[in-house]
Amino acid sequence: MALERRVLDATERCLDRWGRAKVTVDDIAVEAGVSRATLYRMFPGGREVLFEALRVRRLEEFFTELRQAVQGAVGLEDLLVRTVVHATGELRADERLAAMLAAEPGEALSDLTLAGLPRVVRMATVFLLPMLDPHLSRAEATRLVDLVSRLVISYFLAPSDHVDLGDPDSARAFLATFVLPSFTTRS
Amino acid sequence: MALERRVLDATERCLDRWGRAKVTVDDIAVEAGVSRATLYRMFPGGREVLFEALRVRRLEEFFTELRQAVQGAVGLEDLLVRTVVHATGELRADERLAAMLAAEPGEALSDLTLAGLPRVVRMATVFLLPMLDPHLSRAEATRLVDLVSRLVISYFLAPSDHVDLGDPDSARAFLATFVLPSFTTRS
DNA sequence: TGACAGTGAGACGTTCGGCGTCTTAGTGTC
DNA sequence: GACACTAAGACGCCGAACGTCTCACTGTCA
Repeated sequence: MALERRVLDATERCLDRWGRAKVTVDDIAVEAGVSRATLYRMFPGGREVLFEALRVRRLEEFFTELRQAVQGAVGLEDLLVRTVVHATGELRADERLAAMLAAEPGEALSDLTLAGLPRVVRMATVFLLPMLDPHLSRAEATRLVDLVSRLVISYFLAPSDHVDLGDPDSARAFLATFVLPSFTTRS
Repeated sequence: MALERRVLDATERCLDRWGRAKVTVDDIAVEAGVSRATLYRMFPGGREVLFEALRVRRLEEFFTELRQAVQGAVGLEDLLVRTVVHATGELRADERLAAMLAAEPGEALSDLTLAGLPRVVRMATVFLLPMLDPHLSRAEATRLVDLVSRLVISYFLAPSDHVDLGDPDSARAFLATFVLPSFTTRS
């Protein structure tokens, strides 16, 4: 619905402007040009539910972009490399995430680890599983997505001297050595 | 005192970051690395007194700069022109003021008109009177400062097609025509 | 025209955070 | 050892934000 989108856009702008800690539901309602009642009707539970919905939307956008970027990969290794490289690049280029890590590190980190990681893995699974179908069994693919998601986030948050998952060559070597051998490919 | 300066600096940074409406005393205390108790000891009355002190400091800086800029003026007209032009330029170049006018126009306008103008005039009088002493009687000088302060602010807030007080020629013509004739210069 | 769904406006009680004051303990200085 | 100054935090108070609710209004379909 158009209204829902408008409210989420407004939430985004408010967060950019004031940060999570300083934003009120009224701010968002006014910014969206919507009454508070309508907002609560659309997002029952209010504030926290609204932020949650926004996180979901951001993840959807993230993986939509990711999926487009890895279209046309040939073979499992290539697919994985592209996925990892693009995801890392997207994370590094995300100004909003950078600002959040600087201003409210606790929240941002929680979104990527403690509270948020399960959701990230779940979303990644939904988006990536179809593309892994030709190469791996469902069970194997699920394990792989889980593992790779965690690796990408970990190396993004704390870069290592040994690997750069933003670099295709480095990522390929890393994946071929430490990840792919543990999985039995189809056919 | 160094602490006082630190607190005011912190206040400035907090205001830049969140705007007046969203800043709390705790924010400022943390930013300054000072306990809330200390802050209230230095600025009894708290929040509002703190903002007030900051406004005073800003005005002092403003007029200190202004005084330096008009050093060496020869004659009353030249002094006035330089004063008006520099003040207008400083106002137009003040990014903080511009941001405040955009984000919280009510507050900013009040600082320059309703609530703040008397203070501006008072401060302007203190700073400018000594320089006007050679040319005007104290009573005349006071009247002049009052008038010119109001004109500068008015033309800054709402530029006119007929005058540009940021331009020396335009300012000189304006002052010579509409302001100076009403004052009787010394000797 | 009359039901109906969706929205705005705003009242309501509750909770919570910020305010301003005060006390206490700790630290450094003379 | 007296003194000044600060950090830390408890305290009560108040206002603002929260989430829920009702009511009036509008536009859309039967």
